[in-house]
Amino acid sequence: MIIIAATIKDVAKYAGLSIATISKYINGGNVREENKKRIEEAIKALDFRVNEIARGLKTNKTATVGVLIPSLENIFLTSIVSRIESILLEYGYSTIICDYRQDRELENLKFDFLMNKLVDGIILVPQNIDEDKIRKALEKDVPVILLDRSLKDIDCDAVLVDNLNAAYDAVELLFTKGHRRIGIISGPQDIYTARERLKGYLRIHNDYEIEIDDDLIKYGDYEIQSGMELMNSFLDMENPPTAVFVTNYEMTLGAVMALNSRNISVPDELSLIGFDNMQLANVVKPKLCIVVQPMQQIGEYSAHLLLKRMRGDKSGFPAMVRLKTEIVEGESIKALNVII
Amino acid sequence: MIIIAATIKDVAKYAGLSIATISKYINGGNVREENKKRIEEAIKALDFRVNEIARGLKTNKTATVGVLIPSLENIFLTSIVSRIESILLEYGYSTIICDYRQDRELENLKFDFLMNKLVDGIILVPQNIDEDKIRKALEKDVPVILLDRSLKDIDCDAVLVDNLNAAYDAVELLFTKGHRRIGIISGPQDIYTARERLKGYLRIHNDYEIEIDDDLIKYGDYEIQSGMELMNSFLDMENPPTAVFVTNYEMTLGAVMALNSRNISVPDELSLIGFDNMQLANVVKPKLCIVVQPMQQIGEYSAHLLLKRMRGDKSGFPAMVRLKTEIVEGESIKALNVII
DNA sequence: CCTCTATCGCGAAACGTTTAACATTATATT
DNA sequence: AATATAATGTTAAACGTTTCGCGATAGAGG
Repeated sequence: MIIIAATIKDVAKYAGLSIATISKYINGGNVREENKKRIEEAIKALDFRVNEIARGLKTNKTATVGVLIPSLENIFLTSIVSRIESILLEYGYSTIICDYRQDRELENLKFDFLMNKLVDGIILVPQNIDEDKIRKALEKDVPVILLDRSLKDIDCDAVLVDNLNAAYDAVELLFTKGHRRIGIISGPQDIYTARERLKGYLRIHNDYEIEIDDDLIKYGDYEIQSGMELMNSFLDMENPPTAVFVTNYEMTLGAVMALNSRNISVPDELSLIGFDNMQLANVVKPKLCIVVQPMQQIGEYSAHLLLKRMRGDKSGFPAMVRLKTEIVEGESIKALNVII
Repeated sequence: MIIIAATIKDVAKYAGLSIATISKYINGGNVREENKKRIEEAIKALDFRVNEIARGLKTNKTATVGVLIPSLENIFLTSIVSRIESILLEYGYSTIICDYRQDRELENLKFDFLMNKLVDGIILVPQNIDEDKIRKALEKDVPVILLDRSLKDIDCDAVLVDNLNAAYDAVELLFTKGHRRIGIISGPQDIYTARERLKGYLRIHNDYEIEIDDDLIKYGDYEIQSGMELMNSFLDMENPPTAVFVTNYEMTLGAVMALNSRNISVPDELSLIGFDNMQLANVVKPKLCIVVQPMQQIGEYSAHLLLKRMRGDKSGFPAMVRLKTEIVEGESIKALNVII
């Protein structure tokens, strides 16, 4: 047997009032105390729930937001998204999470899909998005918050991490421990975070007036495999670095794999500083030194910024929230007896 | 400037046809070739998109499904969900992913929330759900698919893994390598998978007629911390096991942590077989032997089963899809020179 | 050229809400 | 008690679709 849900009409009939009054009650308008009672009773008796679809049709709001990310299998992203989802829920919003699997086409397709679903707002980790789509969304009054990465050519709110100084600090830590030949396993240069992290690496070298050896800069694709390969190519160098900075989680994993498989002892033979994911840092032996991003905060800021925009508050647009990372020290960095 | 989207009415006016004809065209009805042309032109000119909300109001369908899982930070689940999301998208459905953070109350709350959002179907990894909620959903013709875990007292489609034989095979592998004292780090017994995996451990002991030492069965909570603690308690035993089977990913991670921190060499001093996550298995040295679940398949079966149900096809209800695991051998198991 | 039938197009109602604008009732003020 | 005012209630239209039932049209067969 299929049960048909009660409508506001049924409630009105049951309570002996008009539809408009019920609606007013539901939406917090003024209703006489006595009638409130009757309405409440009717609602309970009929197990009435507002039909969000019908409401959406009138109000042009769906109480739904879209979150578009490059991968659902990336714990950095999912822990942010988890926080976002839980905050939005508190405010009555549901979250449609889309994963574009690093695919340029899919990213654009799914953005359209979300817009077509009439979401009230979008949180996007952009990679190859057609920026016009974002402009159009904003014109249609659908706020968009960029997450983790920003875009140059567009005015759009963004919540991200100070990647440049994250890398700057990581490499500086290696400098202070006496390292001078520091390799970096960098990411794909079409990704914002990768560019920023590389910039940090370069800037700290400049600030310390240490010459940069181009051979110490390797470009990976943020995936495990390339972390492994590039670490191997460092190890194969005639004059290898004394320390390596790996710029994301997956490549850190790959780098550790390479080190393990070649029986390189860390930090005796090579010092290492990785990125993200405390869990990995703890399970690897010796405990890895890593750069940690404030995932919780990123989630909170972006959710609240989106809520604010959806409330119609456009103050401070475009807002750029730039959070700081932290270095969790492990035992993967050797203090060199180098006299500076 | 806020742009207002074109409606079917505008298209009708532009094409010089009635609303009904446009609707017929959109939904694949018969329309004269000439009119098709004009409609297509009008749609393109006005950039018309069907308003899914209005459609939903009429059709009582939202083209949205809910996925309710205990954690978004669990790569086993997110990789399944990723597959589900992408399949559903192909069929025009969007996926609302909710994470109940292992919380009983939240699980029930979010289930209601999804129902209230009028999703067309739900995929649920159940933990402490009030089974009546599922019954009510089914009565309202909202199909529910249980994922990874089943529920005893209710007729409901389910897609899961043969956890019992997964454990059975894992322990049997240890037996064939000569181990006889095998510890198990089991999960919380109120979780289906944990019970099943323990059953497998017990059954293989029975089948081999090997006596079970209760001290070798430890109960964790599927979290890293307990994996670490329980592994430590194994190592502290007077007569410790020669091999340990850890029954989920997080606890495997914890167990490895414990082994590393005490400098126990695997497999020389202790053999280990873990669960899930190839990545971990590869990064740990020596390469870990693990039980791997077919995440892709789980996602595919559950998505397709849900699609079938949403199509109204109730054949074979309640369906129980029970997929097989695989053991990926590593170097973490020592062949003992035990003469059987 | 007429009729029959199949095909296609149209008008209008319906889905379950919200919300102006107006109507009614209760309360306060004199 | 009469009026002014505030508080609460109601009617009806609107949101953008789908769909039923009917009318129009066109092509086929005679």
